[in-house]
Amino acid sequence: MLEVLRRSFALPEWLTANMDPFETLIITIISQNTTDRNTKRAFENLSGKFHITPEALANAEVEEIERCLKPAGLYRNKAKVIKEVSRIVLEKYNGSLNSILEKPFEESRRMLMELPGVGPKTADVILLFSGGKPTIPVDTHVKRVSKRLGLAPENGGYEDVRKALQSLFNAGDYLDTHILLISLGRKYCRARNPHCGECPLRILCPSRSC
DNA sequence: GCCCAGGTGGGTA
DNA sequence: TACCCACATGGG
Repeated sequence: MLEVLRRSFALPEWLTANMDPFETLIITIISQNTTDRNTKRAFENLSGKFHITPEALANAEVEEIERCLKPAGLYRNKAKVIKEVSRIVLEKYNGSLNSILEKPFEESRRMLMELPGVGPKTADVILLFSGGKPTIPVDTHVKRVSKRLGLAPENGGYEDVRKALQSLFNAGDYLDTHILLISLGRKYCRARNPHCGECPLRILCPSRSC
């Protein structure tokens, strides 16, 4: 199945497993419930105004961060969370997430999820993209596509879907799996989508009516 | 005008 | 534990 998806979608060139953890954290918070385009706009505003470091963002005026984040929506929440999480990383973790990422997987994940604005999805993105840890972040696309394809239980929650997917793919493919399922979901498997019939996995899809 | 987008956290039962 | 809802702008 991954081979079909690899042939159908290009993986982004920036895709590696060693992105800067703090930058990944900030981008992922901005991206919550937001399109890529608006995430990019907001992040460019923010990185144009501040260094993306715990020091700079912890000391920034929250109103300044809010102005940068407006294009992404939910900007008051996100600005408050970014300032607060920056302060915690600075004061509690000496300005770096590396000490968290060096811990064993479960402990590392738990510590990340104790940070404000960091739930399972955001924690898994940081673990996968910046920690090189074996996990598959489950966003709305991944969840929907996995259920449509029968890869995960229909009534499963976040952890059910994540564990089902991880049992089906090799750990070395988790990064590609995450990205390719999102690509698939975005393009073909969503409400009121006219392109469903062109889906490269339509043979596998039980509903065939995305 | 309406619906949804790469979620999280707080509240309620 | 399991849902429900606020948060908010931009694009189809």
